[in-house]
Amino acid sequence: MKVKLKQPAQTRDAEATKSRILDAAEEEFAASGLSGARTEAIAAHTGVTKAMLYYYFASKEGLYEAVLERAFSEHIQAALDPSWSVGDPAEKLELFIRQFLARSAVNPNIPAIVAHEAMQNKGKYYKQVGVIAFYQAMASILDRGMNAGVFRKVDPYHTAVTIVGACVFYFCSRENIKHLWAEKDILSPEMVRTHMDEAIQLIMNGLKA
Amino acid sequence: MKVKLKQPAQTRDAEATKSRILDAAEEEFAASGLSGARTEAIAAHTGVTKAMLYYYFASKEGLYEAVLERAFSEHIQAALDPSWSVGDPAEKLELFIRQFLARSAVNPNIPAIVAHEAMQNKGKYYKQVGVIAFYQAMASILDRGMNAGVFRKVDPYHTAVTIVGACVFYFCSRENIKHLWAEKDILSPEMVRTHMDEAIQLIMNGLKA
DNA sequence: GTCTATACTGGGATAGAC
DNA sequence: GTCTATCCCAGTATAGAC
Repeated sequence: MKVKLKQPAQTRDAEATKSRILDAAEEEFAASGLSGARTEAIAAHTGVTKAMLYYYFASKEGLYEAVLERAFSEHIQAALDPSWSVGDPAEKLELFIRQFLARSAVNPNIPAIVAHEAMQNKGKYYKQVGVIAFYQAMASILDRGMNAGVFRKVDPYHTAVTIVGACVFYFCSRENIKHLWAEKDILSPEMVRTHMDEAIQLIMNGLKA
Repeated sequence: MKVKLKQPAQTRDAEATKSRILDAAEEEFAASGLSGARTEAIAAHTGVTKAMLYYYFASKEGLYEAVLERAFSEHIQAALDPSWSVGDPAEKLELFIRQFLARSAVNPNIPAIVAHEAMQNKGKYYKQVGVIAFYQAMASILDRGMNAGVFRKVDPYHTAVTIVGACVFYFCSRENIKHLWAEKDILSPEMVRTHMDEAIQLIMNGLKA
């Protein structure tokens, strides 16, 4: 029989909808973490109903994992680039950090999600996505620099963690520290550039042999 | 008439109970922030009923504010000490940072609460407690150091924020980064000492003129 | 001051129409 | 693929006994 063959053919684009849901979810998870996030808010901000979230991602956790995977992929890709293990260590480290800062500035939701993941979920979902590779890449550049004599003697992993903190704290705590600059917007290009320059100078200067 | 005059006189110590509630609440708010925290969990961990929480603190928000006030008071006291504005700037800055790190190590819940406060509540409650004084104290030591020629030219507020990030990120993200040290406990005395030393060296070296 | 019991609400998840 | 309607649990808050 197949009587009903009506083709809707309007704005029914599955991939586009999924992507918009992920955008809204990323924002919400960055603000509240997994347990604090409200599916209602994600749906409303996307312009779809809650039912759609479950249609595409099965559960709140499923949506969360999808957000994490998408958010971290760029950082992980960058860390896995084999070119970090060749060339001048100081130059490479500065580039590594500068690119990391640039990505963080473009999407400050990512450091926030990472922070929530640590504090709320004790790194449960974080471990699955191979973010440890990021620290390993940095630590190995530090190792090369020490062997080459351009960096002073440091503990590579501790220093890598400290460097990441120096970079991302500005973005994560922006709503607390915004009162330090009454007139300026923390995420404005000038302010971000200042943060990047100050952070990189402190770090690179601090590592000098 | 006043028939019932029986005196309970057992373990009814209001101040002690309040203090124990604050301890449990601090832990819970550090893990989940204001909205994510469960009053049930706080009550259970304290060993009292939920009703007691409302008896002493009127509301979840009231309890949260009490926790914030108690948690920040030490940091603020330290920042307001007038002695920071005299003496060798490099020496004083190192002491300032070292004491800050020591307090953060003793109670890593505080940086976690601050982070949640920024990301979840956009600094709403944070502003009320005068934590800006903390950054001002640090920035003014940096200023003195630049004028004295012992520090290179930096933006004092940006640098203060970067320094705080370098110090606290280790504690806030400890559940994420613990996989970098399979054998060691992040909060063990040796590990904390290493973090403190590495962070301070990076910062002080990074500021040298 | 401390408890038990419960009213009330918000939000995760699902069923089923279209 | 998208919607409406609803179920139901978890969680805040309160009433009232002792």
